[in-house]
Amino acid sequence: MSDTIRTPVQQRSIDKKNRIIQAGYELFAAHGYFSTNTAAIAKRAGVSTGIVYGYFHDKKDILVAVLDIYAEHVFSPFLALFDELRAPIDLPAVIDRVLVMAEDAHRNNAAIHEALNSLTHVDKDVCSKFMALEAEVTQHIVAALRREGLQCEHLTEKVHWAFESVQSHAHECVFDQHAYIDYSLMRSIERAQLLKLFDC
Amino acid sequence: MSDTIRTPVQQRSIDKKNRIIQAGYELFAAHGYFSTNTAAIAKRAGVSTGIVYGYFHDKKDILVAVLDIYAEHVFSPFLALFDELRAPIDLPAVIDRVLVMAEDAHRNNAAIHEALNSLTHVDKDVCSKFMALEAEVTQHIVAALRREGLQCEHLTEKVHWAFESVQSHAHECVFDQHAYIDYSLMRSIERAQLLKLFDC
Amino acid sequence: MSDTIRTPVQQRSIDKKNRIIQAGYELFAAHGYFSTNTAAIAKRAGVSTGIVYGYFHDKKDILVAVLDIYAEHVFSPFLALFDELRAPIDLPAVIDRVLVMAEDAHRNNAAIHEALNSLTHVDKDVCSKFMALEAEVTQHIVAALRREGLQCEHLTEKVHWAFESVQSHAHECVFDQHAYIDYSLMRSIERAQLLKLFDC
Amino acid sequence: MSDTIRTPVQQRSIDKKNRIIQAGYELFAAHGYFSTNTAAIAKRAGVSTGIVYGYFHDKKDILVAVLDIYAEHVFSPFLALFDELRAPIDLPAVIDRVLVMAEDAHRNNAAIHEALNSLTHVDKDVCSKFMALEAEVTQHIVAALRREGLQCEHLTEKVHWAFESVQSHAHECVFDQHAYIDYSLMRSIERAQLLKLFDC
DNA sequence: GATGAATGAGTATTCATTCAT
DNA sequence: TATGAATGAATACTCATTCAT
Repeated sequence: MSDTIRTPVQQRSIDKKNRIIQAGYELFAAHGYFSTNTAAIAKRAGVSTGIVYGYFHDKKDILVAVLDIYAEHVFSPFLALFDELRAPIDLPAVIDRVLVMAEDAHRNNAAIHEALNSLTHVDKDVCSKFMALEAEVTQHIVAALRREGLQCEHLTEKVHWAFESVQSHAHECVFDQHAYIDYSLMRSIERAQLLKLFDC
Repeated sequence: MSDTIRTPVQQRSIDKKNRIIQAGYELFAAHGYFSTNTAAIAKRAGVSTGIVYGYFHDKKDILVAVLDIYAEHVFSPFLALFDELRAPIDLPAVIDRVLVMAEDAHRNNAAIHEALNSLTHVDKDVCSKFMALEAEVTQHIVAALRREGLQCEHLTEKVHWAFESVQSHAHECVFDQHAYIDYSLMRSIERAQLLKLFDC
Repeated sequence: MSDTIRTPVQQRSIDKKNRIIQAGYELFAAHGYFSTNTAAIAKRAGVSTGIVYGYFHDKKDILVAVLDIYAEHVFSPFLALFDELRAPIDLPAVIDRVLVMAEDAHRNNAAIHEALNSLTHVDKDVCSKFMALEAEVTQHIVAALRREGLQCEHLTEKVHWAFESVQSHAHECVFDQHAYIDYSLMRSIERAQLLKLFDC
Repeated sequence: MSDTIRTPVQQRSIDKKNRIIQAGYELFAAHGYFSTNTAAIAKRAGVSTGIVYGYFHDKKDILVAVLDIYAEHVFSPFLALFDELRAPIDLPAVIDRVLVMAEDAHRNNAAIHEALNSLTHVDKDVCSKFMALEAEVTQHIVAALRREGLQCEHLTEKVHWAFESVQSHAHECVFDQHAYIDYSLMRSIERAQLLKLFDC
């Protein structure tokens, strides 16, 4: 089956493969994985249905590629932020940056996030990829904080908790928009909670 | 289309409808909405494929009914807990109860939660139902706390934040199980954060 | 359509065409005509998919070329045998030679024989090619026997019958291998029957 | 439940299944297995494409059913003939009957025979079914001949050889029709050879 | 000539929904 | 009401053939 999957080296092919991934990204985000068909992906990418299978093993393989892009978009800014972190750590500033970045990431990627996350329980590959991403980010951040001399008990668990909290909060702010909630207050609460958490 | 949908009044019919919902519940939880077909639901419910359309408008209508059940299972224990709450409020005890209940609820309903949640972005009905549930729970809890005399600024936002945090935490504990995380530590962190939040 | 089909004259091109035919031969034998695709043939031949259509009109054209090779492999040894035949004819010896050759031919070519034979009823070209081959062999043998003075009534029909019988027998011995059959006995029976046939 | 209501429904279904098999039979015979698509089978059977998969697991499953019908058509007359055989055996008469029956069977079933036989080397199920049929017929005939007192060395091998010979001969007479062959002579030759074989 | 990426019609199979009984 | 056979549109994937380079 996968004998003929091309790993494109020419720019034209790389572009084409990327257009397919981008098309998949947009359509999965808009309608979900199951409600998007390969013909629609091909059409939006401006390629024939056949060539999709020249670049991808099957439909799920497109999903995995989309997932990689998604991970790049969403997580790499955080990794970069912590790579550049230098002691002395200005915790309130870092938290503010993180919260803004998280909301931005969600705003730009929330739809695809849900589309992908929904497959976590249906597909093992997607599940383990998501788990691996969470692990990578948590451990990357923990390492950066330690490197810059943060002394804090249970740092891994705290970072992990913070990470989940930030994600959940960003999702809520971007998405849910309950009328009875004052979202600027919500943001202060989140900020305060994170500060308390790392007040080691 | 839905002209002929019955609202069953006889016990036999009510049972049959409930068996269909239950079958949908189990199968959606196990394989997701899109990977479950109506024939399988009918079979598991012990009814014919045709009669499913006597009780439900279409497949999504079963989903909506499942969602109602889910809400009942997951949220009503919380509502009951806060209905029975009496001053003076023993906050640490309440938080402990809530955390245990949340994890239990997730353990028993996590699969269906994900299956349903994944449709939030695909289906408007599911989305608004989820929103309405969150609103109901938050406001119910806020009312209970106020009734019993809790003085706390921004109570609605705090409860909402807490609710999201508890959900996210429970999901994490039940589902993700990263090897590098000590989950009993995670639980203490969650508890501590909630205590700090309501230390008004 | 076939305007651009090349009849290669350069050695390199002849080699390339032959490699394609050989690849077709092997793959048709292994998986049958319909389960072999042109990309696989090209790959095995070590050429590009496109150039296949420089040497062959279409996929079936490869089949026809394979058929020619097959005929060469299977029938020419018999033709050679009878070309070299000289009076006085040692019938038992000839029959023994023929049976051994037929089984060898089948052993080496049985798969392709079946693959090709199966197309007899689907494709007119294949059908008539097979018919022509049978005719050629029968008439060649008849001519050789007559030339060397064999006096025998209905020689053409007898040779034709013998030819079919030998083919069918060889196929059986090579292929079917029923557990309840003693194949060395089968060979004696075949030999005896042929001897009786030509005991003119 | 109530047999009187269900029985006609079942009959209707049996008819429908048979129509699908018959359609498969005709189309496989006309165009071969690979050149026949399921839509065409459904159309010829006068049913929808979907219901085909209500009666058959997949396309190959239709083939297997067709094979069963074919076996019934082709082989059962021979089995019946030998079941009714009574001593003293009139060998020439039996051989004449067999030859006529074989040609009839081929005339009526030759196309499907080839279509099926061609899959022998592509599909294991078809292969073993064909082998089993040959075994059954050979052993059935051997048993009948022994039962009626035929004394003959190597009877199994002889019957098997005869069976192959008759098949091959019938195929030739019905199908190949070479201009240079006098087919009534061919028939006499076949008859004579069989008589010599069983002249024990 | 040669390449191999690209095409797009074609195929087996599924499944929400309907309907004759 | 209830059945489950029947429908047919929809879908993922293939492959003979073409064509830009």
